[in-house]
Amino acid sequence: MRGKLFSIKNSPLSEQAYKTLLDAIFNGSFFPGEPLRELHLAQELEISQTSVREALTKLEHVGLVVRVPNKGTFVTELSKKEIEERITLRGTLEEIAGVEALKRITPAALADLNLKLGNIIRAVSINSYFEVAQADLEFHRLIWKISGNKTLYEMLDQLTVPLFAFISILRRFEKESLDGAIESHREIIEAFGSGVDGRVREVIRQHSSPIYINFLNSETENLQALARKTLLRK
Amino acid sequence: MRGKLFSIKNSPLSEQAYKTLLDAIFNGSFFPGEPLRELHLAQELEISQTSVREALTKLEHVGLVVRVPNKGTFVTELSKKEIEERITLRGTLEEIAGVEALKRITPAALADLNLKLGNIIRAVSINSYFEVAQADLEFHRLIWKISGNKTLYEMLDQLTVPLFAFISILRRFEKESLDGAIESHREIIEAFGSGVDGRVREVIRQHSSPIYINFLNSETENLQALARKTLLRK
DNA sequence: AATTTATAGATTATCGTTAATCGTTAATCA
DNA sequence: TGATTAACGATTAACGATAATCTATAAATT
Repeated sequence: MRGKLFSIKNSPLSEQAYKTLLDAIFNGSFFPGEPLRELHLAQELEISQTSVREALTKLEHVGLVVRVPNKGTFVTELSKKEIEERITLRGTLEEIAGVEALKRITPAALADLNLKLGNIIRAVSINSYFEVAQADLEFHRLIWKISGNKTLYEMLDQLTVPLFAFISILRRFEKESLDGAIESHREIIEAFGSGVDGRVREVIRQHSSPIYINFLNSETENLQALARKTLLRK
Repeated sequence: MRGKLFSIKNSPLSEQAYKTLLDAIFNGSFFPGEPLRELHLAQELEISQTSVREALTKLEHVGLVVRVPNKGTFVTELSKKEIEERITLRGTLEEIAGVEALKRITPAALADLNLKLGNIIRAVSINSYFEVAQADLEFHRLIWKISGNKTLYEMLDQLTVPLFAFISILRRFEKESLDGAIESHREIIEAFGSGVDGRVREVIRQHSSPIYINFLNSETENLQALARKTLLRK
């Protein structure tokens, strides 16, 4: 049996809607706190309310929106406290995943990681905040997958996806250079290459926090407020 | 404004259906691996397919069922490996939650924990596997809540709920005595009362694993298989 | 004037029906 | 006969329309 020649498979409409909305949130088309109206989106996407609804519940599942019964669904607005919680917890789980991945790492897996790094480099070169965030996420997902721990993968995914959406928006607002993303991921690959447990732990632990430091040190309580301030500055 | 005298609020049908199905899974009315047909359940519960669907996605969200596009939704069937993963991860997160909870514990919170223990004792006294599992879960949820870490709460909830459903079924099959549940939770309260960080860590770490040991040491690969074996034994 | 009650508009929740999909079995044909 | 295609039954996916709910504003009541 050969693989599919080209993907004819149409995924469910709700799935397509889900991906569309996810992208929109990542690239900042919708803003944290902004309401997503079912009927309106249905009209926009030319599908039924039902399918939009299902897409929204999927987004809720990965933590990108919050659904309030009889009120509506809103793009998740992480508070400073929640971001701190997620960063800390992510650090703990990433370290565990890293250690487990190290036990199972193969030359082929290392090569795959380098491919993912290539994607990050490519995204940085075109200066696309959105694509960097996506490539970054895919890089880490690969590590989680290599760890062979399905539960860990799911937890990390849920914990991290909203953080990445957040980073993506934050970086753009701050007009932050994307170059750093390349080196910090190269370090991770080198740590895996070294085969030293302690090195992997250290590098991964240090990996995520820097990006948020400016925000966490600021007075700003959430992204919504940051956006307001930034827009006023102009 | 006073609180509602008695709950007149009708929650959404999907929510009611969700709770009904959750209970059914916990008390073993549906078996791991068993398919849940939307139209059939709709008829059974006298609501529309749409509402059942939404309830099923909620169940998927807490990990109690698996939905396969165009195929159906099935009660989650945890493999031995997944159970091990969840137990390990739960241990790690429970320890973190315990330590954070200890920092914030108050006499009132301790009293609340004792109330929850009371519920466990009551459930044990009537020998209800289902209610013990529920009370047990509520006990731990309170600790997570005391920790003040919303992210941690959500992760633990998602990780643990399917485990509790699993325990409940497992205990009944093995006709295991429920008495142990009382003492092991009393220990946790005592640890919090002592105020000693190390004691809390130790007690919580040790807390969850014993229940599963028989199963994990057995040759049985999943609950479905265990059920088959147990039924044959009769 | 302050508080309660009506009302209207917008939005989600639910329904019943129809369409698409999957797996299985029957039919066809080389 | 063996393999491919067609048809069927069961089930999920999607739709359009209606009902229930919430919010904000206006009217009424004290």
